Amino acid sequence: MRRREMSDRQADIYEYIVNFIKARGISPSIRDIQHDLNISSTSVVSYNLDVLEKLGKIVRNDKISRGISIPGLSPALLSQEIGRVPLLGTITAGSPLPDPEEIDHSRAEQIVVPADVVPPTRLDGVYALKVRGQSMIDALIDDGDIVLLRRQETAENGQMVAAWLIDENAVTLKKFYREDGRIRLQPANSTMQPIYTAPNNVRIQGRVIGVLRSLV
Amino acid sequence: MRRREMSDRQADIYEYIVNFIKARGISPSIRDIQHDLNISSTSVVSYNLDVLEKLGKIVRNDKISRGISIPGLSPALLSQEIGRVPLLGTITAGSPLPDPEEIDHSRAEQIVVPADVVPPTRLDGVYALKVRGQSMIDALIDDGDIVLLRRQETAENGQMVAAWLIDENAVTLKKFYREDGRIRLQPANSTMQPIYTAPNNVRIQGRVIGVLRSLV
DNA sequence: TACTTGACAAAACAAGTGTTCGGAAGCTAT
DNA sequence: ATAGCTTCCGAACACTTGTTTTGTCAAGTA
Repeated sequence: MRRREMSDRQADIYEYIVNFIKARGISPSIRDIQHDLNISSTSVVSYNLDVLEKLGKIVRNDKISRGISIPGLSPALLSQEIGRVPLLGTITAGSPLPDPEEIDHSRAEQIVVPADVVPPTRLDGVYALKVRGQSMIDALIDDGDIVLLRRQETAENGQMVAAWLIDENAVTLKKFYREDGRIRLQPANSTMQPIYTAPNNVRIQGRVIGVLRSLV
Repeated sequence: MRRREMSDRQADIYEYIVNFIKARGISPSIRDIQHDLNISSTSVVSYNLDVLEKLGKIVRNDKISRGISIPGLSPALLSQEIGRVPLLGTITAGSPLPDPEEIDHSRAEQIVVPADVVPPTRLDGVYALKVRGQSMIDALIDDGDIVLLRRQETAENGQMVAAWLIDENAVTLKKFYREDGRIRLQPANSTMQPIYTAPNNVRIQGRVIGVLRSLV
């Protein structure tokens, strides 16, 4: 069986379920799906729901009516006001970021992210880290802040990135600029001085796309 | 018929429904309610659900299975993971904060606040402002950030407050310290210098309890 | 070619689930 | 007490809904 990807029909069904729950607050029945998507038989729906369940996109509650639910995503997520990302660990100046691939996402604590910070539609591949220490203070990020990162290894000029400086053995959050023959890492705080370094001394580990700070 | 108030049994049923939806993401069936609440007949459940609907506490979707839903209360609010506060305007260095009393809260845009930033239980009297300009940069707050404030006119030492400096006609966000005969306003960024001023030149306008930053 | 597999179709089946109805018990006001 | 109302009971009923079975068909594969 093909894994990882949904067929067009499965994607339609998945989208229909999400919209149905969003609009009505309850799950659709198999016959709802069949009728509204013009599918010829309930067995086809059932078949594709099984595939979706194996893909982990939905959960079918055996035997009970309207028992489809979306795992990981609570009803709150469907409101389009928030999303969730895994909190994968801590970021400090002196160590590289953890590899998101190597962490059990399903066991990680989940952080709620308001749509005002990152729209739920753009939350794919995003994870959160708790900041320890004040080494990121020139990026306007304080001890205890939660930063939201999207994994990427390249960056556009001006983007705020998590950069691993190999020689210095340090992670830093700076705005990234590629200048002829060198990299400029510019603090977000304009009163601070930029770092200049060689391109092969820099590994981009992710892009900063949001910050949550609690002072309570 | 008695209106306005639920009987004990109706309150039990209502609570059961809310918890069921919260826990499972789908509505309970009448027989779920009957069984778990030890009610003798489904007709009793149905009867009391009708009463609850007339009281406006629930909505029954005619005929369809597991068709009970809770109006008004969005699924997101049931999750206790988020709260909402009104976005009352903009904060700049050069003008005092708007008076929350004078703003029509009900018409204000609502900002979703994750429980990780401010627990919903502590959200009373809190409002949000959008930051314009970089004058708050020594408080680690950038242009475009959303700050969460709780209205208060006094502060404990060390709290981050929005302070109105009367002579300078400026609002600033600093850590507040009362020292003998004067006020010290300390930037959050330790490389910056504090401001010293007379107590009667300072009006505390609120306490900063959270920051949301979107870099998307 | 023969075999397997994914995807679909049609229909029948079985279980889940809301509704209804006659009757009884308790309560309140006249 | 009588009437009227709310609440409850038990059971039967009918509709809703998930599941299963039996085939078909096309695409890949040894």
